Amino acid sequence: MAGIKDIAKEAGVSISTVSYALNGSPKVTEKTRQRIIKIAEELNYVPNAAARTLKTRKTHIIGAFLGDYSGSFYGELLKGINQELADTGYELIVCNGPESHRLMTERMVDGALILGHRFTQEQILEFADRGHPLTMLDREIEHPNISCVLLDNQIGMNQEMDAILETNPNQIHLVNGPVGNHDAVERRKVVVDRASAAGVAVREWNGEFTKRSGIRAASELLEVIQEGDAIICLNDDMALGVYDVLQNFSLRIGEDISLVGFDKLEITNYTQPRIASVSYSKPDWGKKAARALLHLIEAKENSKQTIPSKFIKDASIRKKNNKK
Amino acid sequence: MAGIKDIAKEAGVSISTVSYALNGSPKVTEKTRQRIIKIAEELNYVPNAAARTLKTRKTHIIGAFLGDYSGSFYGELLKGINQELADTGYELIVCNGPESHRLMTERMVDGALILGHRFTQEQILEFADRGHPLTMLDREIEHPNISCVLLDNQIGMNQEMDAILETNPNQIHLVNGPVGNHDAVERRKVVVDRASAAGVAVREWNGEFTKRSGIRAASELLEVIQEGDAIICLNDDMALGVYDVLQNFSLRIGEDISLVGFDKLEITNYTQPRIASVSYSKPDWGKKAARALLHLIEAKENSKQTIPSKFIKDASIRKKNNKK
DNA sequence: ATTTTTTATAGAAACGTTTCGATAAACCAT
DNA sequence: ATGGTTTATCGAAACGTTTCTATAAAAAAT
Repeated sequence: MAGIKDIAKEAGVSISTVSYALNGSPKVTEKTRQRIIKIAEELNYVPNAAARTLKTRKTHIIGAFLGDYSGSFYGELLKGINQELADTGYELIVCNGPESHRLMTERMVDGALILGHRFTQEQILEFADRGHPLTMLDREIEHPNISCVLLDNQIGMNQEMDAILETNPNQIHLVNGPVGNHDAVERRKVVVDRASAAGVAVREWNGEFTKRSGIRAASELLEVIQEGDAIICLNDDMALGVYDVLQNFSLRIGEDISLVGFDKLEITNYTQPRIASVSYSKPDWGKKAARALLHLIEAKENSKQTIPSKFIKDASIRKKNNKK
Repeated sequence: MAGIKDIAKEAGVSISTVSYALNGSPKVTEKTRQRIIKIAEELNYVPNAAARTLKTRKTHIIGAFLGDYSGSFYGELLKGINQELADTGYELIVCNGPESHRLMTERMVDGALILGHRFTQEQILEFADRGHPLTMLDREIEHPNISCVLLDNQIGMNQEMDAILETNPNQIHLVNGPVGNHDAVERRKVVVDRASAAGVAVREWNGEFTKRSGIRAASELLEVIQEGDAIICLNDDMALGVYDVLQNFSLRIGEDISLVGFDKLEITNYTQPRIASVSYSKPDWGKKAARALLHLIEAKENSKQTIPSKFIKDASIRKKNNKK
């Protein structure tokens, strides 16, 4: 493993000169720089990241701490992040191991994007207090080292409620997300407020944003659901679970009852009928989040933004109910 | 940022004693260890990874270098890898940026799992030559620093061909994968050999393992396909593209023609009819690959293994064709 | 021709650990 | 009590860079 020292010896110069040359400093003359670069290549030199980081305190790596990698969801988000990071000199790594906070605390990343990772509020604040720049995608936190780029659930969810209420549902079955989850809270609020304003009863069921929890909710909900009801799942994974269970049931989605989700996963276009859902641009989200983080790292200025959402109507919503 | 030095001063001992204490060396007495640990906690001490790595030449990080993160495919694989890595002291990071080879060459990872990343053969060999332990999931390479855990495409693909040939197809349309891709080559060989043995003509179409390329292939293929033909896509993403195109076409999948894929993605259970495909355990694949890599890192012994595959029959295969 | 300024390079310290070899204190057998 | 072992701790070097300060040589000014 050739180091800067070997290059220096080979070139007959000091190690500092080699360092300057390789880093493009104007302190070294162009002729010697070229000579040094050539020798470095011949020796197959690659800098030692650990040594450099030790001195400069920069890794030029940013970490995306995600809850899991499931679904096409994260793929699109990461695509946006990577796009934004291209040619910035920063490299992205995705972390979701149970011990991944080590990557943060031991300063292996210059900053982090956090979405759905099971960090507690205290951990996050501790990271920020220790001086790590963070961009949150899944909750709002006030801190000079934290920026937030959150989804604006209101717009899309209100449109979804417009569509649901227009069918005059008897009752709404609401399948909730994890307690305390920012998006779940926002989405639920719209459902509850709008339903109460329209005088429609809401019956709530526990959910965790997973397909499995959707299946569980559906099997309980089946006992009491009636023709003319609507099922609102706060995300598509759960809606998919409900869809699966409803396949072997007398009431038909889109005819007898309505089913809607949130996220507009690709798979909702393959169900029969397609599941109406709320869409938003995942790549844009990733891009904005990455940009916010870079700004935080380099200009030390935090910010707060939102990503718009939009309801996509589809056949899983039944025709107007002429009740009574 | 408190360091080992601050702890030493606070405890009135030398820095070497602190280091020994924190690393659980038996050289330091239990009483002082406890005292030092307590002080470390009070000072909120976190080790500096860069400094440690510089000295020990170990990062205790392993990298998964993937082509992209799309689909549920990678999610399940990574779950298996993370499971295997739990409690080993190694942490996983996922890398797919365009410049991610820096993470490897600059020794930010102790080893790497490679699947579908756009590294060239030369790059991989260079990594291995430089002493980086690698486990390949997508091609076979002989090298003391490389282990391979490859998918055994033969089993499942042969079963799939059994099912297809049983229907007596007029002609087979084969939608290929990327040229040179290990899995594509293996799968194609089975199709071509079995078809030729059965005296069935095979017509081949270009594909890239993406849905988009499946759509492209389908739109060309539509011009010539006839009732009684079978379409074999070498993966499910492409089969899904073909499925989409065929939705607005006169010949019906599972009735007039057959369509099969490979990978058994969840979404194939939502198409109408479900797409028959070849399944294999992605978590197992991840686990075995991770274990092989750890073994390579710690025992410096490489290995070669395969993961079995299995055909899952479904309604996208038409009934027997009583031709002639 | 001498002094001053600029330029190119060298030397050395520092980053925060780990770990080897040295030393002093404590223990043990005689 | 004495010498030999073991044990607990310390000091210093090393890992491979970056970067500050010093210095010698070259260029510019007088």
